Amino acid sequence: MQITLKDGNSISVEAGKTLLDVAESISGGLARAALAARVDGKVTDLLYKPDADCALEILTFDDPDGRHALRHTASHVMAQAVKRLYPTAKLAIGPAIEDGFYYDFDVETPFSSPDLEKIEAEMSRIVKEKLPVERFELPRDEALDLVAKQGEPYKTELINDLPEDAVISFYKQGEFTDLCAGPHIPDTGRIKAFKLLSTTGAYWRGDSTKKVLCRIYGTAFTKKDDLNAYIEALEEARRRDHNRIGRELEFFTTTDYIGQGLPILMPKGAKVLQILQRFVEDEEDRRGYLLTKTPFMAKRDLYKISGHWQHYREGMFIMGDPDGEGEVFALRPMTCPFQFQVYLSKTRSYRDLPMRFNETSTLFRNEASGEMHGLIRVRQFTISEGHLACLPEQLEEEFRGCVDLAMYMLRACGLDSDVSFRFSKWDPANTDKYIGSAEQWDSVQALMKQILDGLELDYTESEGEAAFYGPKLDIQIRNVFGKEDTLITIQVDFQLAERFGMEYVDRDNSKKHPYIIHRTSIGCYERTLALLIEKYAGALPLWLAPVQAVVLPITDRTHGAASDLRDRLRRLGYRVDVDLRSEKIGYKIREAQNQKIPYMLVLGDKEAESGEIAVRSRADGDIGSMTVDEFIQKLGEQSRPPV
RNA sequence: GCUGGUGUAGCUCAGUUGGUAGAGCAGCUGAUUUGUAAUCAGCAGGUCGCCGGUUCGAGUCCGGCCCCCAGCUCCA
Repeated sequence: MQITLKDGNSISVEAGKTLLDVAESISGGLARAALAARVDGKVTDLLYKPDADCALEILTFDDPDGRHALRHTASHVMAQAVKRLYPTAKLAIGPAIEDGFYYDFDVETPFSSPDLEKIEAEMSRIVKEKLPVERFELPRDEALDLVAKQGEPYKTELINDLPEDAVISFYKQGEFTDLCAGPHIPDTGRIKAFKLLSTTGAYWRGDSTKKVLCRIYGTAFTKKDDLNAYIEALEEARRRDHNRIGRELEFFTTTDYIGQGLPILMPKGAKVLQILQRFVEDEEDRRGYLLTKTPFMAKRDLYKISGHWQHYREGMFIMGDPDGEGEVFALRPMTCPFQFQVYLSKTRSYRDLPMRFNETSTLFRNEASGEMHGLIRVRQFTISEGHLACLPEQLEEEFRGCVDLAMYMLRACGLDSDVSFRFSKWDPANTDKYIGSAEQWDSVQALMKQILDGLELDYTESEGEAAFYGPKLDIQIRNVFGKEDTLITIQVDFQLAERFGMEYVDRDNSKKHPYIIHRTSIGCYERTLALLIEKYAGALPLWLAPVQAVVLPITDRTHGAASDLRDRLRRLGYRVDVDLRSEKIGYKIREAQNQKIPYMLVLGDKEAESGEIAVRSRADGDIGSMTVDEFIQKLGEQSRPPV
């Protein structure tokens, strides 16, 4: 038969040869580096024997699917090692993930780090054994027999959940056989560099009502150097962690007495938030938004109308017995029902629309205790909140305007190339979580999809991520550890206007409900600050830096001139400090540099005489002397956001 | 909320088999007047996360709670 290769050439192959044999016939080097193959676009094992003409691509570690196969096999090797060392461990699932793999085990006592060392050592033995990884398929009843004989109840459950017509495949390496769809690499010897990274609990099937299993995370590479580079990158990420440098640089702190998820913003962090908030509010002003300031709490009656009482009660801080008589208040988890009251305060005409309300809004959400993380996930936060009421024919343009504003903010912060877009839809299988009918959801989601496609955004779709009242466009970003969070969200709401009785009088004198867009422009300020700190490793761009320059007198003879310079720059609106301590200039520079202050202005006798200052930048070191006016011009050029 | 890890000076961390707590940095005082990433000396600093238990005696052992970290679940 004829096999067409990636380069367009084709070779003829006898029946019964494996893809690995084909790779060998192309080149020995390719065969040694090969991990998996793509046959007619479908990823396959190298031990697969083609039986018809096909297009073939041999996959190495450079291909994501090749990496995936290597790490998937590494997870099987880990499971095999665990079964050798702990025969009573029950196997759950063990996939490859973005940077590695994991396997979930049901064990009496969870694994600890000495266990991981033992498992790693056993894995090394399995790799040395160079066991071939062979695939076979079984009919459903035989497959169930096999896993029953193995004593693997989780595998039984997995098989029972497979669709009627599913092919049930197993992979066998030495004494170890695992239910698995594959693909896998041809033998365990190809796992040249691997490491087990951590152990943690994880729910069976991701369901918090089900049993907690013990998950071991690891990663695998084909070269030791690549593994070392990966571990080095992990350490570098830890050095950028906002939760670490945000505290070191005194942006924020926490205390045991205040409570979880309630960070204290220190002068520097508070300053950055103030700069961001002013920037956002000013820009929204220019875009026709109407600023509101609404209460932080309300009676439960308000939340009953909005649906929060029924759908979000767990997440709210409630004052008093929620089911008791009399007045019960709750802190607001969202601004919507409050800002709606502004709309409702008088009769609105179609001529009034669109109306765009914004608010720098503090919200309170009672997150579960294990979910807090630095400034990224907290219980009280401030969001660049906004709600737009518009006519159906205005929806697309207003939505577009919200996306444009969000992108403007991301560009200003330098985060625009770090985000991805997610169209978050409801889960039709879990209607309890949402309000409204399937027809309503289908129609508004179709409408939103049309708008998104019109915007030519590169987005993914995700079921079950919608708000309880409508679908969302989420702008997602990853933190320094790779964990994804929503930075900005823009939501189309077709239901709350009706619930709240929000109406406008149309041209024909009839009353209609407007569409509502819920949106943020820069997201939640605390989270945005956290991501900025991580993005810039604490060295925020000049326009955001809490201290933009520090004046460093060399001796106390220039203390007066240094203080005068600081005052002059401050009067111009720049954030400038002076370091009057009796320390050597090298010491003062070291400290300013560690504080990531953009400019250090060295002022000694020489400068006092010449009227210039010696300027040092945190990025480029000593950049020479200049007059104060020249420096002011330099500051001016850099002190606006890049939009 | 769940699983695991952790908690000792402002910060980073030592602290042996249970015998009464230590370093570096930061701070304070003094000296030094310094030219582009750490000047020297001295001083002070602790309810060993909190509460309870075992013990003649607990930072160390046991129990409960709290906080912090990673992951799961959840979410801006």
